[in-house]
Amino acid sequence: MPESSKHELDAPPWLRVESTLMSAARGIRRAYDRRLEELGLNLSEAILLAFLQEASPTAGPLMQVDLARHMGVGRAAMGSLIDSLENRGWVERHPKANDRRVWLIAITPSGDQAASQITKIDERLREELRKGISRKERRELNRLLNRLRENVERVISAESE
Amino acid sequence: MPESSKHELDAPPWLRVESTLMSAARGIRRAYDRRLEELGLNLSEAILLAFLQEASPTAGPLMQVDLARHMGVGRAAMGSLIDSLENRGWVERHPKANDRRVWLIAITPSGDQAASQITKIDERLREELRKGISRKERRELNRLLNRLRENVERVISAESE
DNA sequence: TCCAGATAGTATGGCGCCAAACAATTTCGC
DNA sequence: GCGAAATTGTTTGGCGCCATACTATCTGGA
Repeated sequence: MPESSKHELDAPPWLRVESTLMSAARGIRRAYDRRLEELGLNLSEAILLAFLQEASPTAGPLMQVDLARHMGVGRAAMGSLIDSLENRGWVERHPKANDRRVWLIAITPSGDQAASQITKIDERLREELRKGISRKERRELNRLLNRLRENVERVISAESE
Repeated sequence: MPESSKHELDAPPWLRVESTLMSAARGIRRAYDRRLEELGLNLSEAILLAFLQEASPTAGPLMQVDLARHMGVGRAAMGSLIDSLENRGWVERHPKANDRRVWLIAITPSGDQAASQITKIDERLREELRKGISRKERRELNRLLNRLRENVERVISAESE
């Protein structure tokens, strides 16, 4: 086997997987940010609002720290994401009855409407992004990414002790 | 994460795959940045140096724009990555014979040494990150991410016309 | 009861990356 | 040949996110 194609069939070294992942992440953010520009949103804000629309009916309003954990961002970043959505009137901060430290984040009717527009934009874009990727592969991708995320989480929390 | 197992059998909507991917990317960067801190490097610089070590023997010195394309970053970002490696004496900019616009980037002996240390750090960390992910799955993950990256690339370049 | 520690959210400073504008140089059409 | 267009690399301004430190509040043990 020629040296050049040897790596093609091989399992790639991890650093190469991570390199590809970082690159894909940057590209996805750029692509979504452009499409979402008409709504005045970036990808993180859109993901958050879509999640709130999806989760609110069953889970009710959530604390900022829960949302941060769900999205894998810090509390400070989540705070400014919510600031931004709140300024547009798409979410509201409600005080919690027995704990004056926390805010409960609730999606508003106009936020719900915006989330539906996000879904439409997402549908159009993802149609182009999933070319050559089957439903089964998408599921597999999601599964592996989640496992990777769990491992990362474990490494990071083990390190900060 | 009890609520994600509910969707495990389902093919997740794309926005959720992307959300997971962005989160994994943030976590990976954080984990690597901490481990690489002892070398004074961040993940992007490490990936670039490792790539130069791997590619230089066969491809020779490369132009900045080629490196940028390979890593999926802009030309400006690549410029500052190279500045940083050059300041540490790990790469050198050489003029190209027939084109005075470009720099050819070559790894130095001490850069090669640093790249080997990067590889060691990567080996230790990836051992923890690949828990529960088989060799075959790793290859599959890399394949799907590459396809995703190609699709992203196509979308973005089609849009800027 | 009371105080030490934990926890939610905010403010601040820094870093990585992008987009756009720019300068230098090459390339291509006429 | 010559000028317009394209290409390489840099500069600048802005944004997203992190880490840290801080405030306010809750909780649990002596």
